[in-house]
Amino acid sequence: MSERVVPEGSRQRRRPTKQGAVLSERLIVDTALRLIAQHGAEALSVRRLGAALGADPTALYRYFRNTDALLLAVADELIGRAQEGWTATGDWRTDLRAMGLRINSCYRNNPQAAALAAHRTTGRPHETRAVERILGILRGAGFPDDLAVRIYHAFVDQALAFAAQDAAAAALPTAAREKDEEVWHAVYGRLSPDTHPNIAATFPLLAADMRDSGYPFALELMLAAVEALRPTEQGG
Amino acid sequence: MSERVVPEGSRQRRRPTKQGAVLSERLIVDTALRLIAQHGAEALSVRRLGAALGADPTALYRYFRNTDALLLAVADELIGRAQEGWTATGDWRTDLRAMGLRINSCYRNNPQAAALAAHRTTGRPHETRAVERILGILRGAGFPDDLAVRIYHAFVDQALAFAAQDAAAAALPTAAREKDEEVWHAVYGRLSPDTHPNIAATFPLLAADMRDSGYPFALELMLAAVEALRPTEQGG
DNA sequence: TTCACACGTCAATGGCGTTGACGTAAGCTT
DNA sequence: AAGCTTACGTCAACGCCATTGACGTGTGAA
Repeated sequence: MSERVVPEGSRQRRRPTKQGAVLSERLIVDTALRLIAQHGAEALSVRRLGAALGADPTALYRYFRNTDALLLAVADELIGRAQEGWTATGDWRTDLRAMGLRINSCYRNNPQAAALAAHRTTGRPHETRAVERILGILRGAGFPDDLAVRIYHAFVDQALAFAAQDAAAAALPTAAREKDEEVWHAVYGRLSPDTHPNIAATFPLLAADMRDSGYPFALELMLAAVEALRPTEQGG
Repeated sequence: MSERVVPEGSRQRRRPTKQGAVLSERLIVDTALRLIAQHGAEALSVRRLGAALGADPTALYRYFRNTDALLLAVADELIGRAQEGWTATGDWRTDLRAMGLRINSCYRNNPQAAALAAHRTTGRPHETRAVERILGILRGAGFPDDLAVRIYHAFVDQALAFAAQDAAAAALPTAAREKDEEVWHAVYGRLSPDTHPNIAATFPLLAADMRDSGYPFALELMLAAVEALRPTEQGG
């Protein structure tokens, strides 16, 4: 008797599948991400992933205990990709903005992994590096530690919360997403000015604005408020 | 031939199930919320809901076209509960703050349901009323329509995103949540000042701050930034 | 050259949402 | 009060899902 899952490090026997593919943890994670990117949110299932790999679906269970373990591995990969190639400019506002937008767009590009990952603390290297960097930006900008920590918290939670929110929207089955958009016109476009004067008065603006993520503007608002809290250069 | 779903308003024949339950949209939504609260989000399935109602599972399809429609009804019920008893004070900042905190706390009190519902557009009465009210607060405060709409969008998305985030954390199984916190101390508390100087320098503050939701401070930041955008009383 | 067993495969289980057909009883009409 | 329509609860079935246990082959070590 042996454990079903063998850790990637101690894996030795690599045996090709009937269709000739040689599996590995890395290949499976990459294939999963590609599957999501190419065929949308609902395309990721054990069966389809098996098919995409050219292997029996249950071969996956030799590499991951279950689908949740697979998704965590995918999520870890995501955190790394969000920071890939990022470098500090030295301007705290530019750097914070870049960090926020990178997290947001990276998660939105990989919705259902993001939906699961955004509210977990992994404690893994990619995550700790991001925390370190953001704190560094704030402390480098002159914020005292207690304020830097509070701002860090608000900033990170906002980035992750919006990322999860946007990812969840992107991960909806096509039918549900289309219905959500249709609701805007079918319902909000037809509310009477008598009962809903504010919606009626602003509907065209509303319908246009709600198509995009609210994050960029919310991020700008936060950055502006943070700027107002910043100590002056020659303080003390 | 008839449509499978009859609108609740024009429903006339109420026929008890074999087990004696008399179904209604309201009963189904309440039962779904109770089921989720008691047994977690994953406990909500057509079959289990049918069992909890004392009816054949497929009887639900006489009331909701599919599970997505049911979920939207549940989501709207939550929005309604968040607004229960709210009245405007006339001070836009007080009113916006109250709205945000109410949504946040209501969703956190129903974490399992919130996690499912927070990112959907229902188009149902409770939702349209909330939209109308928030737009009213902003327009009443003197914001021009285009700006009011952008602020509305950022405000609502942030409230829902944080609510979902906090709800997701609250919805974690006790064991997993404890383990997450333990990992947090074990990993972040032991990072070397050489590799992670900023984390090491702020760890006690960080550990204390991260225990609570980041929303209240993020909300205050947003309100402050919005105040700065507000036209002066005697403008133009 | 042998041999243990890792790992790809297969079959099967029990869950899921959803559909179409069916019959019964509810509530209208007369 | 009788009859009719049909709403709505029920049943059976479909195709999807993740996951498990058993099996045998070929790999890599000895």
